[in-house]
Amino acid sequence: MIRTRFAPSPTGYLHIGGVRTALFNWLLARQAGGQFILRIDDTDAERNVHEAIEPILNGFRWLGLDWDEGPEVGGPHEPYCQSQRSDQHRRAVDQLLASGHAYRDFARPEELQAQRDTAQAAGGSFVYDRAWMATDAESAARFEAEGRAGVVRLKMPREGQCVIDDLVRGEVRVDWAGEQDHVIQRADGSCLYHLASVVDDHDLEITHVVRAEEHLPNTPRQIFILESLGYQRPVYAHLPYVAEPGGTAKLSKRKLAKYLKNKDFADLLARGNHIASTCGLTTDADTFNPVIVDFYREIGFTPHAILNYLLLLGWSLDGEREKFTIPEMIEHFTLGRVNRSPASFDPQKLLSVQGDTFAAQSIDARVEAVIPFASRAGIVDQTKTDSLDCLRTVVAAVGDRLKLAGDIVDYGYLFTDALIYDEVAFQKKITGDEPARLLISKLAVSLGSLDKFDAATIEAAVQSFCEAEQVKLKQIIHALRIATTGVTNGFGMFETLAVIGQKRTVDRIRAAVQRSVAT
RNA sequence: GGCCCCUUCGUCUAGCGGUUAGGACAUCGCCCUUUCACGGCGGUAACACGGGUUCAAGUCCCGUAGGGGUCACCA
Repeated sequence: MIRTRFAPSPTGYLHIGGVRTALFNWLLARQAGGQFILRIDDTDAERNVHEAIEPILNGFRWLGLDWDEGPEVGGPHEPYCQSQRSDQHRRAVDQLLASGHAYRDFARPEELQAQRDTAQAAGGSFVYDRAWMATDAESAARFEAEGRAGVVRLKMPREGQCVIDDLVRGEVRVDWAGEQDHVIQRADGSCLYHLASVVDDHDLEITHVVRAEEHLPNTPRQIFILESLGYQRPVYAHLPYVAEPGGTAKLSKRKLAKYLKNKDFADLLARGNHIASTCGLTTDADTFNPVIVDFYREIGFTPHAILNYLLLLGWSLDGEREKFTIPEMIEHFTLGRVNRSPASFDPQKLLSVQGDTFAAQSIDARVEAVIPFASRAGIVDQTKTDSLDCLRTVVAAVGDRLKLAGDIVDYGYLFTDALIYDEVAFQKKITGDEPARLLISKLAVSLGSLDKFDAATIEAAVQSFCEAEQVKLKQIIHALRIATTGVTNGFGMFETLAVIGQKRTVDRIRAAVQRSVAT
């Protein structure tokens, strides 16, 4: 039975790299009929935890990564917040103290820091001489009399090696001598991460610890703790981190300014901002960031596309196959095929996967996804069925030009008459092209007299108009498109006009012609 | 600086001793076309370097270089 976990600290946001770690854990649990557990690592939290975990849980729900045990769903190992498990942590510390694997220490932080700095300056690694270690109750009392506060430190081995068997890295060996006597409990009795993490993993019966590689250096001390406590080792797998776009450093939420220098990343954010502003979304500067999953939800990405893209970041089945449904991911995923090197986050590939994923969905599914955006952008009235029918027609006609739900905001011209003209194109194709201008003006009259206004009828009418005028379609169609939509590109012209409607088409052509003459 | 990890096209990757080093995204060209997108066809583009081992090395070993992670009374 496999039990995996993802243990975020309550930061208020879900990092895209964290999602990948969670996905791999989730996949592992799901394929083996095991459990995926969510635990909140909030031992150091001073903020409102509920407020800070809610965005994370929302992210998981949106992505469809369900958890078998954890916040809100509960489970047999409650509680699932580290801060509420301090009794267990303290008991473990007492046990370590009793067995001699830990000791009470009275060094002041600044004293140790000074030693560390000296050691580093000398080019060696710091080894605490345990000068303030309390060997008995007497020495402890003496240190306390000096006004020192006692913490509990690990009494790490100083010879031999720690051998870690890692499912993605193989065997990793580390000399114990290089390890520090880490503090596991503060003077006020509260416990630190490594101790808490090991105890909780044990209590929650976690069998596989799958986490990002920045935890690899932490592993020896955690192994020391768990073996001292008599626990069985879990299986370890350290995943490479997700690297920044076009770089090799770890992707970080805080380096947004730097990533903006990457064109693809900047374009992605710009696209998001465009959608957000058109929809009147208030974007939280803290989370409206492509490093954070909220960003993708906000602008209409498809959860499955995020998952599929992340799956491919550091893992491959055979180097050929790239599209996976969730059941297929569950079926095929193995830690053995996870890469060892960091994979850089590529906004273009993400967008490509998103586009493919969205296009593969049914019209109904796409309409459903688009409604909130169209509604907020004021281009459709959710309460009116004819408005929704129209939206459906548009979504069908737009086809794969819609890469993500939020892209619908670019088709506002179909619904609102306040066109935003592409001035350069308007100047060239209408103002600067007198024959075309006269022709579309004349065409407006014929279009206005049609009995029906569907795409086929419009096309026939325009074709015969061209024949009668002895011009080619391409001589007028650009002017026609700009006059009626304001922009130079879109889906089929005749379908576009059909959606816009007869009266509005005629009015828009006249308005554009007038506008060009006036300017 | 110590310790640890990593290194195949620009990016994600396939490759587990013998390949014209494959695929995808991106990019470039052509075709399709009323625009854009899609689609089709084709092109450019990679084994970090140096030593070994071997008949044979992207694949194994050892170095070097480069990149990265981590060194808290954070998680």
